[in-house]
Amino acid sequence: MILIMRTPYHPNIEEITVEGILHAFSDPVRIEIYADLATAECAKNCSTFLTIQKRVLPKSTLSQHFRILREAGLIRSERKGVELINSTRCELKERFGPMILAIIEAYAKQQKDV
Amino acid sequence: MILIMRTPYHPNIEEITVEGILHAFSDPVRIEIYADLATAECAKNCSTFLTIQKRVLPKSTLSQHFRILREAGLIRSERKGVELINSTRCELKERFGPMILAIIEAYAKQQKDV
DNA sequence: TTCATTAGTTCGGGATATTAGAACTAATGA
DNA sequence: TCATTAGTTCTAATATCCCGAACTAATGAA
Repeated sequence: MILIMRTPYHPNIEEITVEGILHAFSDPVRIEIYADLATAECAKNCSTFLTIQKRVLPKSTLSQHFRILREAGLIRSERKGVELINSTRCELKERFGPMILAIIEAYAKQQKDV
Repeated sequence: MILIMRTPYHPNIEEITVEGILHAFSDPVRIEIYADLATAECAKNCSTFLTIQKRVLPKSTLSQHFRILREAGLIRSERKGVELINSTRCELKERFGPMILAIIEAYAKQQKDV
């Protein structure tokens, strides 16, 4: 059996939808990853998030989470050597900035309360 | 075979989560219903939404959509005779107001552009 | 007091999505 | 060349979504 590894797909800005973004954010692991990337000083590879919210994730699962964030248009993933370097897509700011900010803020507040 | 119809379940405010809300909003039908209820003068029954976005929904499907909105804590459904009267839960304003507003706004803008 | 009507729910199945282990790719560096 | 590392793909099990059919529960008319 031969596997082919395609280069990660990134949608154009016009293809990005509110529903798509909300679906991507409907999983706490994915909000967490996005919030971390959004506030981080620099881009991060996937393995940074193998342990998230005190839970160890299988890397196949983590890979899917990154794919969903990427295909929703929320993050950009660039291969750098053997790693994938992920960052938030700042082109989103114009169309979705306020919504994304409000979501991250509400989630952060919730996590503090818990 | 006997079906039992339970009275609709509404979570307490403390039980409501950001992820839950975002999952509920990850379907355009549900955003549409919520946005309509939020801007409406008065509460509305479910059947009001049998045709939504130029598409006719089976009522079993619509019933599920309402259940998901309700269990996410976004709406309140009260039986009035044979109908279910639905309205948004304004207790949410304090904790989730800005987020919900930003989502509805982003979605409205998207629909205008299309 | 039936009985038809109306509004919505539940059930059940097929389709679709999510999860995670195992096997893999692709890049690197010794 | 080959081991290592980072991530992907495959696959099968599980969960979730969708919708037609059968149902409940309330009402109002005969």
